[in-house]
Amino acid sequence: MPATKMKATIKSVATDLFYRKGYYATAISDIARGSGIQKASIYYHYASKEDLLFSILETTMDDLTVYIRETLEGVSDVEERLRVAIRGHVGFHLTRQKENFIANSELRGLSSQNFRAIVRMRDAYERIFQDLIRRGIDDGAFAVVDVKILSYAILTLCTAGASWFKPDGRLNVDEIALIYENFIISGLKQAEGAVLRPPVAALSG
Amino acid sequence: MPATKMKATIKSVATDLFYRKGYYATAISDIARGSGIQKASIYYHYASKEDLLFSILETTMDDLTVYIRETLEGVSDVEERLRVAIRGHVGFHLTRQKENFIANSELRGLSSQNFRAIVRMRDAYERIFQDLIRRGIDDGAFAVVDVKILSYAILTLCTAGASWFKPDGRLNVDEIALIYENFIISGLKQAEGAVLRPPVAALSG
DNA sequence: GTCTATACGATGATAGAC
DNA sequence: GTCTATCATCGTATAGAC
Repeated sequence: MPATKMKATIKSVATDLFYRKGYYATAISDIARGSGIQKASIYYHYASKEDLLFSILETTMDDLTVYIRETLEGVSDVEERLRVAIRGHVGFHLTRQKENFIANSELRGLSSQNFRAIVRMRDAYERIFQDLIRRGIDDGAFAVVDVKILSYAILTLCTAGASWFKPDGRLNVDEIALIYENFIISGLKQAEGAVLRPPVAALSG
Repeated sequence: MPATKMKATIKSVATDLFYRKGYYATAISDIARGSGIQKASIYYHYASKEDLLFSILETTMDDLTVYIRETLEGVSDVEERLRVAIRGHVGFHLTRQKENFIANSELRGLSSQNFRAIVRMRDAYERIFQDLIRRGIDDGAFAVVDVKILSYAILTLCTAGASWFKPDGRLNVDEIALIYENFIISGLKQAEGAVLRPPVAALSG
């Protein structure tokens, strides 16, 4: 088999196993078995197990960022831009569920240098959403909200779908995206103003 | 040292290490070192590493459920009940950050029986929020939304705080809770209605 | 209750033949 | 490119002394 094809097979098998069993619980021998080769042969294609994980995460983040930028092209209305971005984010995460689940749960498997590289990409991606929200606030489309906190909240909420979504479940990707979209846009318009109130009760621990 | 005290020390050290390094990356010897004993001595207090993880998760879920139920006592208005529950959820998660982070990232470390036990507790907890939302819809306080999807979204969004919150950061627990609370309640009232639109573009992968 | 010593298995990775 | 064989290490857990 040509190197490029086997390399892709290994990556695909690893993605599936990392998703189903987790990075640490997956042994190189498992990936080899799934790929139909011996474990030593894996190292001809990838330098290490971590290298394989990094490759998956890097590709995912790259594709996600490119996809969202494409999605936004030609859309000018501030609110519609955020709606489009949410749709894109949800669509990408639910369609490429395994990779995205890994990207959100297995960063721990990376050494500090690789970790920083992925976090840098993630930060840049988050900034796209933060800019969209800020623009919406400046234009008066949204209420004056905390951009950082709510951008994390919004992305997390949409991403979470990747952990429970089932392609043949009750709702399809578009339906789920629409539910999120309306919830988020309404939340950002803040029909409900802030309410002053006493602090929560003290907690042990 | 009396058994109960050392047992608590071990649990506390393990919580800290599982939070900082992850369950798989933490060795029994690490926990022993942090507790000031030899690794073999750990097994006098806990049957296995998984037993220790399970103990942390069980206590956390128990305390969380009890806390939320207490928080809701005596509150009758539907909207205020959900607001109170959100405040409680956020407060608990940001105050007992480490345990909650583990509870949301290390379920993989459990064998199927223990896994099911924790998931059962989590499901029961989620049902509290689902009932609150459903009540709000029935009473006309909230729009007719998808309860399951949005309950997951709401809990995930609030829980996420446990992964980035810093006690001495820009905002304190109450401020963050209020931001979430207003965002969520506004989202559930849905000033913005559903918008029909074409499906998202096809995705590769 | 805690210690030392050790059994035992698994895993990531390498060496070198084909 | 893939194989067989093997290394080196580490981690959980147990045995038995104190």
